[in-house]
Amino acid sequence: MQGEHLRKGTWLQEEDEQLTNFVALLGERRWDSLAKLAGLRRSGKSCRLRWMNYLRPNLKHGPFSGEEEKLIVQLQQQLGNKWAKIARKLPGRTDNEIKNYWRTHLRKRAPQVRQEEKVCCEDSEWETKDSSIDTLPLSDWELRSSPYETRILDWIMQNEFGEKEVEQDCNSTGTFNYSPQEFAEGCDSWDFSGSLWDLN
DNA sequence: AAGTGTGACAACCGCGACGCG
DNA sequence: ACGCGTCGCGGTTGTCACACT
Repeated sequence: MQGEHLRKGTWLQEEDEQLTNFVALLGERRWDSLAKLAGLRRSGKSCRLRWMNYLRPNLKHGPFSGEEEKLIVQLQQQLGNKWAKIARKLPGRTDNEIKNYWRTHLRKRAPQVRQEEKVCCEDSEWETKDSSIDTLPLSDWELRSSPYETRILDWIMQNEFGEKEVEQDCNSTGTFNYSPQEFAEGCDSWDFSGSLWDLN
């Protein structure tokens, strides 16, 4: 796939469906190869970003709650612009989403939010959380949010989930270069041996 | 109504880290 | 040790919608 043929810009619904199906089939890995096998004219990076920030299951897309807002301000103050780390403390939120939210909503308001927080949380748990964030044990979410743990867990879950979705989506769209079933059936003819597709 | 400014969000880019042969 | 492919992260840009003049 040559660079000049790669699509950029907003993702189409068909592309989302195609990506979702192939991630369900192959897992969150080898994005460049996945993009090619899925027939997506996108870079692997672009596919990964789209999946991580928009298509991944269990993502929240609504507005941030007051508690989330406070936590972002608190963590930003403590960790700096370590958005990935901050995102692991906020279930269902992505680093990109938090980063954007910070830039557009909180950066200017941060001192105010911190002040409000100080007042309203003097007798609450926030104070103690603040000083112990780095030492908190990994929550279930945090564990799942780690890129490495996520891969393992999602691979396990997606084998079953993926099959259902694949069948349903394939019947509803006719735009794939390969349907996932066709792809799966054709897997025998692909050389998946070696490190490229090994799970370990 | 038309032009301009601004906010919000999606997506891209560059770079460093890591694993593997 | 080195090169290559891949991934993750943080900064930046592009685009769209809406408000304002």
